[in-house]
Amino acid sequence: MPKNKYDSIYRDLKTKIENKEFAYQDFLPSENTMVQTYGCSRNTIRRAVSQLVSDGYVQALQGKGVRNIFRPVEQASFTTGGIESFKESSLRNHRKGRTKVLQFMELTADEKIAGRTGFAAGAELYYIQRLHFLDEKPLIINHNYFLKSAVPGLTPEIAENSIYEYLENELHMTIVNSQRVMTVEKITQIDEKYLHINVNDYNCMAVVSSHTYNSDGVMFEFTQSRHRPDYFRFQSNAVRKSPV
Amino acid sequence: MPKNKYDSIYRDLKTKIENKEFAYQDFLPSENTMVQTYGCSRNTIRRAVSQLVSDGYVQALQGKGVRNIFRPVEQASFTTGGIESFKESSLRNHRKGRTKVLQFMELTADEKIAGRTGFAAGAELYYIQRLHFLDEKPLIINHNYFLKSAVPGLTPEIAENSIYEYLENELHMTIVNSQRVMTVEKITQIDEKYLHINVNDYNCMAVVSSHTYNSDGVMFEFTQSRHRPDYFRFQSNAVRKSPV
DNA sequence: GCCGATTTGTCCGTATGTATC
DNA sequence: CGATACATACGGACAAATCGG
Repeated sequence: MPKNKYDSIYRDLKTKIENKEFAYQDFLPSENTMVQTYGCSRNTIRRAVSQLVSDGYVQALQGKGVRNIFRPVEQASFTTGGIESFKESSLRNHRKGRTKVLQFMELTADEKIAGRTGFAAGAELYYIQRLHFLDEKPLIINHNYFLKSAVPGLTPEIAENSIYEYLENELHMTIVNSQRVMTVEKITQIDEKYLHINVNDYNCMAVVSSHTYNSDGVMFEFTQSRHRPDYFRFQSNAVRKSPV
Repeated sequence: MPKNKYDSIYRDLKTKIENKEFAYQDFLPSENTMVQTYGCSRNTIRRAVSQLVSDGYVQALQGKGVRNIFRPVEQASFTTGGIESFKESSLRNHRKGRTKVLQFMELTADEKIAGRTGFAAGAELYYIQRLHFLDEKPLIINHNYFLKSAVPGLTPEIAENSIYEYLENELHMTIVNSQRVMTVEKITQIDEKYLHINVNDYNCMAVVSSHTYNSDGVMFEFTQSRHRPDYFRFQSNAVRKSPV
């Protein structure tokens, strides 16, 4: 649902590009003509276009125009730049997702956990271990730590469906941003067991660690997401800035 | 060198945050007061702040303010969101970088290379294999393919120093954007040999594949960057958008 | 090489909407 | 309810880059 003007223009241009209404390497209509066609101000056009730039769909060139450089993606990407739950990712890729809760417990952060997660020592936490299947194939093991004071009332049932759905729809929490680090780490016995990986094939995992904040400024979640290496794929677009 | 107003304000706020002039969880001055202190329009302030938001330094909350959630980074990150050469990364992290050219050859793309790199079959290319050391430790092997027509006159000497320096300063090319895919792949004998990795420790590599465009809209570079898994680290910040 | 038209980039001021307190 | 804060949108001005004549 495009709530805003710039967002609806952005989506319109995006689908037009995806549907090849602009040829590869062609220029989009100039800002001034788009002002006419969309009936809005130039700023609004510019905002929509700048989103396409950061998506890597187009390049904006001063004095020339906005060039379409979109190439249809070769493959569905499971991990993307945004914040989304496993359930949302599955839906976006039109795949069947399922989640199995391996562990669900409450614990108090000791020094070791505090150091690893970023929560204060002594904080009351939920610790949840979940296995995510895509089309019945086990792909990801998640180790979630949730701050109990910010996320009360979690249950294994909720964890099996969607924790984010619970946070947003039941607790009315607003999730704002998530700081992530991607690394490659050695496989553990847990990974091996649940993801059915042969160590002779792969003895590492793709690991995404994230600290997530809500609108109260509370870092309410630390998650370590361990992905089967042969199914992990992360896409991004980068823009060149003049070196500092 | 801050050329623009919004950029200089952005940098000023950023260093102030990094130097803890705003406490963690504190709100920055409101937009209207910053309009006074910086002597500019509200739009310019908003532009600077929105950069801080996408950096994950602050969260902007309607009706409340802009909250500082910056935590000093635990560790230097080698791979970041932007486009930068190995030489630039080394400098930014205050480390000593060195590059050794393992292979330098010209070739014509056959179907297999075309499929892998995205260049057209028959295209004339440079193929360069380079080993990157950080503080004399071999960390990365790069396989570069450059389009000869867009990047004429490459030499092993240039490849040993910095190809991007040559492109930008000598050829006056403008590098615009780069589309990247991160994956985990099995180690090869080349990796093993040059990076001194014991397969019993790690039999995978972190691989970053990138297609890079210049301001002519030409995809002039395909690079596969293979990183030692134990030294690879990629940071990013994500913002929650309402699920579609 | 210069000039003028076109196009994107920066910046300003203002008005209105919406969320918070 | 009112004051304050950020969000969206408009219109205008000038700068900077590109391109054709």
